[in-house]
Amino acid sequence: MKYLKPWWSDGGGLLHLTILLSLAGLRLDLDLDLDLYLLLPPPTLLWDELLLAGGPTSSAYALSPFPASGGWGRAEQLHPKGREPDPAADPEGRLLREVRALGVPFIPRTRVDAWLVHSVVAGDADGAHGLLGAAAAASSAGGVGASLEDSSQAAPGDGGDPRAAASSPSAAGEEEKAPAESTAQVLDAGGRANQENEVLRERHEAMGHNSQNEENEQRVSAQEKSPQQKNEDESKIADKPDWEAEKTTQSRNERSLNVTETAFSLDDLSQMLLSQPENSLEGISLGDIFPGSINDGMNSSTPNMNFSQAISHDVNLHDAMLLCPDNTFRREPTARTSQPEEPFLQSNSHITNPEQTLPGPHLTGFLPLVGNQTRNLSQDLLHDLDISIFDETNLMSLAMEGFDSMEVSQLFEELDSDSGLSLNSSNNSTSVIKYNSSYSMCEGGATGYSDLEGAVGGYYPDPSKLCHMGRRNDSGFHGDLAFQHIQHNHTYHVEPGALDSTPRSFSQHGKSQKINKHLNDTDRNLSRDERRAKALHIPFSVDEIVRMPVESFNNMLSRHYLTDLQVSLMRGIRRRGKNKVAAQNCRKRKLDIILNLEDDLCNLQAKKEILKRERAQYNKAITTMKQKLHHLYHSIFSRLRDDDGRPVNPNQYVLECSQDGSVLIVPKELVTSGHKKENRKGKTK
DNA sequence: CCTTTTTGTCATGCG
DNA sequence: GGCGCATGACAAAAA
Repeated sequence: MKYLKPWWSDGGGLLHLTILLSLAGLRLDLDLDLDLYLLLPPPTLLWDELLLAGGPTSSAYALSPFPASGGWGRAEQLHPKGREPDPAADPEGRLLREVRALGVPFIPRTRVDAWLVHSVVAGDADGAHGLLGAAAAASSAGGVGASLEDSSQAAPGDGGDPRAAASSPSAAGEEEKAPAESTAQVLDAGGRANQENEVLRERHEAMGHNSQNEENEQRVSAQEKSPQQKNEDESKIADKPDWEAEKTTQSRNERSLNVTETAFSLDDLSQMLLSQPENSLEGISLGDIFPGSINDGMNSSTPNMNFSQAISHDVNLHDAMLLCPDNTFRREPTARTSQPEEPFLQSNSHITNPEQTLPGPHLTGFLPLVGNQTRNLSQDLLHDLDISIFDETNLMSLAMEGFDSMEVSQLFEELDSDSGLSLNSSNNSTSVIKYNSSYSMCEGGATGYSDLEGAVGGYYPDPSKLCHMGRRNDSGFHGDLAFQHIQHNHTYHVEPGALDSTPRSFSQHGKSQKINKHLNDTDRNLSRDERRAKALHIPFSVDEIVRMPVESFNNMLSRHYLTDLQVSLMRGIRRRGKNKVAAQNCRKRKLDIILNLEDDLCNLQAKKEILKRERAQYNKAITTMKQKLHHLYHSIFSRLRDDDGRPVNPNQYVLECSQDGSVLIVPKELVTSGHKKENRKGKTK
């Protein structure tokens, strides 16, 4: 049995832990961990399972400080399922007996400690209900694997009022008498990892039964809902925005677990704490808080482990400090208020809802991975993380320039599909950085995307934006994967086929949907250049850039301090805008020309028809004239007589008009011979 | 799903 | 040589 060293005696311990938790993806506000750290798993588990198994997996320990997600109520999750002490069966307080048996003093430091100790040692459901215990009572009654929420319903009326246990049989005096300093010796780091792994593996096998039962319970509760209800719920989720759908999924899971929310608000807790007498401090063992992990693991593995050493090894304070503030302390206020739950949801809810992230089961869930599997997994994860980090570095280099990461990523997608940057990768790596970033990553500079339009410089990042972006995006895929793997294998034993509808696939779909929705809602009406300009924070509208005279444009470029990327983009916008207008004009002109040609064609065709009609009229007139001439000719010959008074044959004579107007009757022979002679003369000439 | 039309963009040439 | 413009060609989006 190990006890947490009273870290208040080690000034750096808490800081180390906080940093580690941040590195591991946990969210633990400093003002809360003063009260919470006693509930944390032992150091070996912290390191081996939080870090070796990959950061995101440790989110099983997530203690959400956000009221909306349960606030202090999340501390309940620290109670491993199936391993809760049974106050009913152990009215005298097994915890206290263990404490006594070990002879290790434990001095609760805070009122929470006192209350916890008091409640647990009191051994009744009421007292143990608060932060830790309701699950214990219910799980003991309803079998293994019940969560606190399960128990809350199983044992309704457990008010969780710590005052109910105020008169518990207190052996705290003995505990308080023991010197706190001796606890540090218990946590000496023995370093016998192999032995520890063996024990952990055995413990996991023992926990398999409990996990299986828990899964069955979940299935039963899920089946209790009518299909119609399920469909309605699912349709509601589908209709809602992704983040709302995630919440719905979360709440649905809670309902499926017959959850009755017993989470404490911070105010409730403080009131409860204030109601606790200071002198009711009693001992509490972490083994009761984490019976599945601490008892076994500590007893067998590292009885001499120094806790502060264990949690601080391989952790660079500088790196950690550079990392964690972005996630925890430099958050954008608006983002924090608008999306208070999102970080937690993003990092955890894709795999399971916060109520399911009980540390106990996850602790046990990690167990088979401790050892070679864990190391392989962690190596794979680290490898993936490194790859993602490089991608993220490129994005970050632009984000460091003050550009919104989401927008920049979209810009990259639009600018060059060959840029090698995808939103998926950025999302992954962003969250990865959140958990594993190092200072050098932030110093990466503008590498890559050199084919974009120039180098980057000038703007300075708003870290909150960067972090906000990281939180906005989904949690790291690697981490989710690892987390899911562990969880499914060791906690819920979910069938692989059932994972399709699990939050991971949902998160991946939701990721693209989220991006599309983001584009659809905000930027759909914007052109690509407008989105680019918006992403790069160019202080001019595209219309201005395109329309202003070249002198004004050049003056504007020289007057304003713009980065090369911005200038290049503006020139491109102007060029494309001009060309766009020119192309439109060109097409208009082309269309006008075609229309004009068509009009000309119609006109010409009309003229042609008119000419045809005229020609026909003229031909008709000519024919009439010929007929009249023929009639006149015969009329004249009918009246002519020769010297003998005989009629003149029109076949032998012709009428010939002379130049002086006289008409002569000439024999045809003379006319034909005369024409031949004239023709000969004309040819000879 | 295929075809056609529209639109944006690039490359090129000209003034 | 830089700039604006015109235009063919191409690809993607839209109808």
